[in-house]
Amino acid sequence: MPYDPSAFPPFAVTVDLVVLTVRRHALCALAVRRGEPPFQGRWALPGGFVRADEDLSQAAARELAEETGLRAHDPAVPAQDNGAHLEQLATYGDPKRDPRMRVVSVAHLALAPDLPAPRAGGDASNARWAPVDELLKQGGYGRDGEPVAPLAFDHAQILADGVERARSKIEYSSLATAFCPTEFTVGELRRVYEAVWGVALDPRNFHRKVTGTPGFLVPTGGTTTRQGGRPAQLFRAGGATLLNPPMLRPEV
Amino acid sequence: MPYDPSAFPPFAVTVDLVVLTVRRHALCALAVRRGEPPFQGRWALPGGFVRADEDLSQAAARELAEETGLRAHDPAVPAQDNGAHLEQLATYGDPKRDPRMRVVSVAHLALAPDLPAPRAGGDASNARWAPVDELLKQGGYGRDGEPVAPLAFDHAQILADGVERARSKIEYSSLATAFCPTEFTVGELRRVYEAVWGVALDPRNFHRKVTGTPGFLVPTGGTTTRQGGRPAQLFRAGGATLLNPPMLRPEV
DNA sequence: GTGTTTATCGTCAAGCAGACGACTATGATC
DNA sequence: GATCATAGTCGTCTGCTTGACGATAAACAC
Repeated sequence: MPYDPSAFPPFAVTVDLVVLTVRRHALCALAVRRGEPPFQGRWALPGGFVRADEDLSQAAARELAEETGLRAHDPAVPAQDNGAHLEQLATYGDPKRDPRMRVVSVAHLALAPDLPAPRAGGDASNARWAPVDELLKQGGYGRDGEPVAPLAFDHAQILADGVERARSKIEYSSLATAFCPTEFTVGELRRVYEAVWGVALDPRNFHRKVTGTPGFLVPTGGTTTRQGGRPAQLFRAGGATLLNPPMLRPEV
Repeated sequence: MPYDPSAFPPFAVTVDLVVLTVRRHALCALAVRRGEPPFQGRWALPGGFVRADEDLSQAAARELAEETGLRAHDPAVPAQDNGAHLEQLATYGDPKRDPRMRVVSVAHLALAPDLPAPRAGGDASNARWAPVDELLKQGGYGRDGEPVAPLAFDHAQILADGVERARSKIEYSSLATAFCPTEFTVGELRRVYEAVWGVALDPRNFHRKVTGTPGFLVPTGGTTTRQGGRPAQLFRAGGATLLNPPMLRPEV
C-alpha cells in the first residue's frame, strides 16, 4: 500500500508545560491567562504548537524559555547546573479536549528554583505562580476570597498528573535539587520535600539520610546563615540521579 | 486571534505498542514484519494511525486487539482479570523519525501472559514473539545464526524504554502479575521477576516477601504440581496495585 | 547574659533483607 | 517400593535502615 496522504486524519500537536517551583513553603505551578476563546480569561498551562521542523523536547524547551526565560537543562551536561529540569510527562488526545479541532498535546514537566518572575510575552498580569492546591481546587475560592474557575481544557488533569509525577520522582531520584539554587543547605532541601509532599519531616533523620546517600550531595565548603540560627553547610547536587536507598515518603 | 487552520502544521498521529510477555524464561516482545516501504521486510512494533474520533487509549486498545486478540484491562474493574495491562509509555516526535511525513507516535506498553499466539491480520509468519535482547541487539545474530536487522524507525528506542518501564514498575507495583495467568504459584511469579530483571532470586526470601506484602497475593485454596516437585499453592492477584514495601531489584 | 532559632551528632529499639539450613511433598528412576 | 531429583515452604541469624527523640552547637535578638 503506497503512501496516501488521505489515509490518516490530520492532527494539531501542541506541547503544554507543567512548570513547578517551591515558593513560600508551597508547591506552585505557572499559569497563564487565556487571551482568546475558548476559555477566554481562564487560567491555563503555558504551551503552544509544535513547529514543523521541531522535535517535541525542542518545542517544550522553546516554550519554557518564552514563558519563563529558563533554559532547559542539557542532559549532555549532567553534573553542571545549566537550567531547569525538563522531561516529557504524558500525552493527552481526547477527541473533544479542544472544541476547535483535533489537538494532541504532549505535556512536559519542568522543575525550577524559585528565582524567576513570570513573564508571559512581557505582560506579567497574564502569568502567575499559583499554589497547585489552589489551581486544582475545582470551583472553590482562592486565598483572597475570589472564586476560582477551573483550569482551561483538561489542564487540571495534566497538572495533577505532573504534580503526582514530581511527588513520586523525588522519592527515588535527586530531582528535588532541581527546586533549589545551585548551592543550598540541607534545611532548604528538606523544605522542598516538605512542600512537595505536604508533610513535616524530622530534621535530624532527614539530615542523616541525605548526607548518607552516596552521590546525592557534595559539600562546597561554604556555610550560610540566611535561614537564621546556626550556620548551615552549603551543598551542590552530586552526580547521582537515582537515589539508593530512596527517600521514603511518610505513611499516608 | 481567531482560529486559523494555517497557523499550525498538520501531523499524523499513530500509536505503537510494546507488548511484553514472558516465554520460556525470557522477556519477549511482539514484533511484526513490515510489508511495505519504508523499512520493508524489517521487524517493527505493531501500531497504526489514530482515527479521527478515537482517544489515544482507545486506539491503543484497538491495535492490541487487532494484533493479539487481547482485550485491554478495564481500569474500572481493577480486581477482575479481564485482559492485558495497557498504559501509555511515551511519545516520539522527531521530525525525521518517518521519512514519508511528520508522524508523532504515542507509544503504549502492554503486559500479557504467555498464552496467545501471534496473529497479524491472520498471517502468523509476519508476527512473532522475540526475546527483547535479540530485538535490541543491533546488527548482531539471532539464536538461529541469522543476522538480525535493527528494528524499523526508532522502534528500538521505544522498545528499550518500554522494557525499562516494565523493569522498574514491577518493583513498586503488582504489575508482575499481569504476566501470569489468572491463577499462578509463587514460583511462577518469581520466574517472571527473574526473566524481566535478568537475575536469579532466592526462592525462600522471595516467598517470604511476596506472601508477606499485604494485598499482593490472595490464595485460591487450590494447588498445582505443573512445575514438578512439591505441589505449590495457587494465588490470584490481590487488590493492591502499589506494593509497600516494594520488591528490591538486586544490586547491579 | 538569656532566649530563640536552626543545624548537627548520637542513641536506641523495631523491622526488614540477605544468606542459608532444614524439612516437605510430589514425580522419575532403578 | 526405595532412592533420587525437583520444587515449595518454614525458620534462624546477622547486619543495616528507619523512626523517635535527647543533646549539643552556633548564630541572632533583646
